[in-house]
Amino acid sequence: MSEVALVSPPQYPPPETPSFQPLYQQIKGLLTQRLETGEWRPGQAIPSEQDLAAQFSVSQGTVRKAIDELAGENLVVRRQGKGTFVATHTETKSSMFRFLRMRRNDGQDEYPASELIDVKRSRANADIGRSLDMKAGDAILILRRLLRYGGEPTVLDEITLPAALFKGLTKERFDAYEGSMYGFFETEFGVRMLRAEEQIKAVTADPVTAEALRVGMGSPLLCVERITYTYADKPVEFRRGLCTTRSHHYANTLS
Amino acid sequence: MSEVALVSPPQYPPPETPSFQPLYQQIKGLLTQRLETGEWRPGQAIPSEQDLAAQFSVSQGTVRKAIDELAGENLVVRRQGKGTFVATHTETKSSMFRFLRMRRNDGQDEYPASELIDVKRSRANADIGRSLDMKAGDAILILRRLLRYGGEPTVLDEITLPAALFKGLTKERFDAYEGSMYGFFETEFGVRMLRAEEQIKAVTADPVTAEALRVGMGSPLLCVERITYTYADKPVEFRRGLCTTRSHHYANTLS
DNA sequence: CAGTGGTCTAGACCACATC
DNA sequence: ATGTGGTCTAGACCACTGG
Repeated sequence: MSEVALVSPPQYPPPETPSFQPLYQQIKGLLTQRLETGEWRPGQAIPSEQDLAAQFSVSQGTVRKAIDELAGENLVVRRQGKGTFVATHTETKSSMFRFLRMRRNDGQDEYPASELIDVKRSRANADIGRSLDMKAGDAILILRRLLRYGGEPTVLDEITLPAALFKGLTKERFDAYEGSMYGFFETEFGVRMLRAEEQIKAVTADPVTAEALRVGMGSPLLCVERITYTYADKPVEFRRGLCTTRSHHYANTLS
Repeated sequence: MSEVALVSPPQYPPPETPSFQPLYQQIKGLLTQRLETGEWRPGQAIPSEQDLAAQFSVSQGTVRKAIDELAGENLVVRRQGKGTFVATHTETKSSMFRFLRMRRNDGQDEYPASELIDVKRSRANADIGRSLDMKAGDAILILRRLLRYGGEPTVLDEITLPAALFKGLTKERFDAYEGSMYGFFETEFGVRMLRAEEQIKAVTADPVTAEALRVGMGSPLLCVERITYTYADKPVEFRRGLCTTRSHHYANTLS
């Protein structure tokens, strides 16, 4: 089963391939495909390296290298002695910090409380269309959310989603869910957030935001715009966060 | 030569090691040590994998894995067919973006012009001492610098360095150097910047900064504080940049 | 051409988790 | 005891670079 024609199964790479691609890259592509189609679901174990090697008729080392890259891209998680598992947003709390960069100024870790304010339906304008790879006029959802750190309102998010991918999303359904927002998206709608690009600017607080974050009007805020991508670099979320840096900051590591 | 006692040279890992460390990690440590001591200088080729394997009496695959990690940490650069080279800040212009996150809003790449305003000598206060792992009262250098993008003044940096590591740094000497600031530090003082932690806040422009960046007083600015580390996670630079986001932004990728 | 890093194999054994 | 990922070896051949 799972017969897939590799470029040249038991042999080394093909003799005269126009565009040469290493075997392990091909394997990686096939594995990614299975992840994408949901053949293996988040949190589940994928077959062992030995199994996969047999399926693809390659050595274990080749499968290993493919999985190494997937693990490096956070698509799967290796656990010695147990197996390799499809990554998920619903696991450890500590993995939340992967997409959450606001930290306390004193360096302490702190998990914010999330309050969904409302969910609105609307239609994409040209800008949103460009960001989310949709046509202007396509249906979208707009979520507004407040993050509180130790009770202090700190981040006001406006989250724009393509309605087609999140049918049936309501405030009630979100409130009933336990866990992070990306966990919610993953388990309820099968949309897995894999990577994001952020652009940060400094702005001044407008009256509405100032009140929500309890800062003076005109106070300086971080404006963090994020586009989040799922498989095949498909954009599926546009988010604009306004953040007060009264007692928190945006943390980043350059390496 | 280069006889180093590995935990158990030709054999597999030691039988009953209290704290087990893979062979390739030990190799990696030895290689890092040579990089740190300057035995191999930036831009130079290190010995081939075969050579190193022979030196350490391990297989090429083990050396390879060690070097893979060093390459992943940007300590070293592999070039197929040529060799493996000690990483340097003086090479390609494109590698500059590794430590430079301000981008144009339209997405175009643009290299800023750097103007060193002045160099002052001073003594560390308690805060700086903590950041740079020095005692309060130790000698420091403070550089002020302006970055212009397409002529527009955009970033005003204040850079604090331990004077002991940068003896003889003057404005004249910097102005005479062609290339990036980290290239200057590397070639002139042998200090290699490897990793940095940044904290970003939103602030309002004070009069002096407002004039330098040609923005209105009280305009919102990004305040980017950076601590930069060299080998062994030793902090060697503290930097505070004030950035206008009039036509640029701070770019970041989450993955 | 020779030398370098890059890929692949086959097989061995270790460390960890589970039953 | 078994099965998983993790490490290590030895050897082969490919792809790229430069003389």
